[in-house]
Amino acid sequence: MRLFAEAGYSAVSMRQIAAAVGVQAGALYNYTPDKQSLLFDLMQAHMEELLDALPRRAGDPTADLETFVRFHIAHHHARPDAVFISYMELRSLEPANFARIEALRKRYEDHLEVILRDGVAAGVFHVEDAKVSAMAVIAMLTGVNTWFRQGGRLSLGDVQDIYWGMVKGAAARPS
Amino acid sequence: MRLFAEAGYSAVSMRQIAAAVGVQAGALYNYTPDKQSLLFDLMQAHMEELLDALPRRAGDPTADLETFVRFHIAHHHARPDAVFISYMELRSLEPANFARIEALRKRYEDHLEVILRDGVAAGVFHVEDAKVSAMAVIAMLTGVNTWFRQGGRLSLGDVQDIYWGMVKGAAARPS
DNA sequence: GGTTGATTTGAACGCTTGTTCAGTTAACCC
DNA sequence: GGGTTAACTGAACAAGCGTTCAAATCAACC
Repeated sequence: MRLFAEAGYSAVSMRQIAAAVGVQAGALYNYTPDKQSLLFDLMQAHMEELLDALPRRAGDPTADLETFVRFHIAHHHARPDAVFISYMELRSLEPANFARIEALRKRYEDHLEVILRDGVAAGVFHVEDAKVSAMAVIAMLTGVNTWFRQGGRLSLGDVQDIYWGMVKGAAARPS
Repeated sequence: MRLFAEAGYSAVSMRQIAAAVGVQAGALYNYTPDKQSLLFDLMQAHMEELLDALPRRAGDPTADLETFVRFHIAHHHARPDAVFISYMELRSLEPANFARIEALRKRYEDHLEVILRDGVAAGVFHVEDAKVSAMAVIAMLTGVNTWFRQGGRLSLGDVQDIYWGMVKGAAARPS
């Protein structure tokens, strides 16, 4: 996972992977049928862990949205390599594997879309298009991983506060 | 550019590039010293074109922010391959080349940061941290490229309207 | 029509790629 | 302590990699 994240799937050789775990290249094939499965298994495990960890909706759209924002930032921050691979190496997947990962990703996006829809129905949110807004919010939150590093000016909690403030404003009825 | 965007820098061979332009691999070396320069030149050209095309600030923070949002979406939508490469292949750059591209990117981020700062100073925006908010907005806007395709349910103008609405709300003083 | 200079070819270089497999090693059970 | 099984090595395979370069081809000019 670390090697794929650092150099990209196709730039990493089976010999490099083997050396990183202290065996010869041939030994890897006792654990994986081929290199592609290595990538797919990493991505599938990441997406399933993400869906498993996703907090259940409680019913109050504002609280659910805040929970989602804070969860997404914290969960992604804790797994930078897996997140990076899952966004960058989609094109390295064979079509059948790509479709399976995309299906998992869609379930995640749908979760947020439902929260937004519920909020619109309840009159507490105003978004013109729940699907588009879900994509926008997820892109914004995932972007945290590109710049945030612990130990700097801001704590993870600070970042969660800032982003929740922005998402709340973006979803609010315009004043 | 198309090949790099589709398969990734290290997955594309000089022979594939040569075939795509109708020559043998050796002929490419009359135009580029090596493969790395091919990537760097693409990314540098993209970033410089982006900075050149960036609309000047007029002075009114709200209008400047709206201009930026609409510009970013339209400009990036028109160059999906260059955008994709410039975000995905940073790790394929040698350190010296990476630093030069990052410097250009920072100038772009600074442009938005100044708009936000001006708005806060003028009392029309309320963002807790202009730098973080700039990163958040750019990530959100760039995300459009991952899902929007012309000819679907929404026009580019629709998308610009939706995103401007969200950015406006995210930057607004909470009501 | 012959000369010049730029382009391109096609082969070659040494090296790396993913994957296979016969043979060796190590660990465990009865 | 002998037998079984799982794990690993190290070499080999055919193919492809980025890059170089002498030779062939092309285009333009006097």
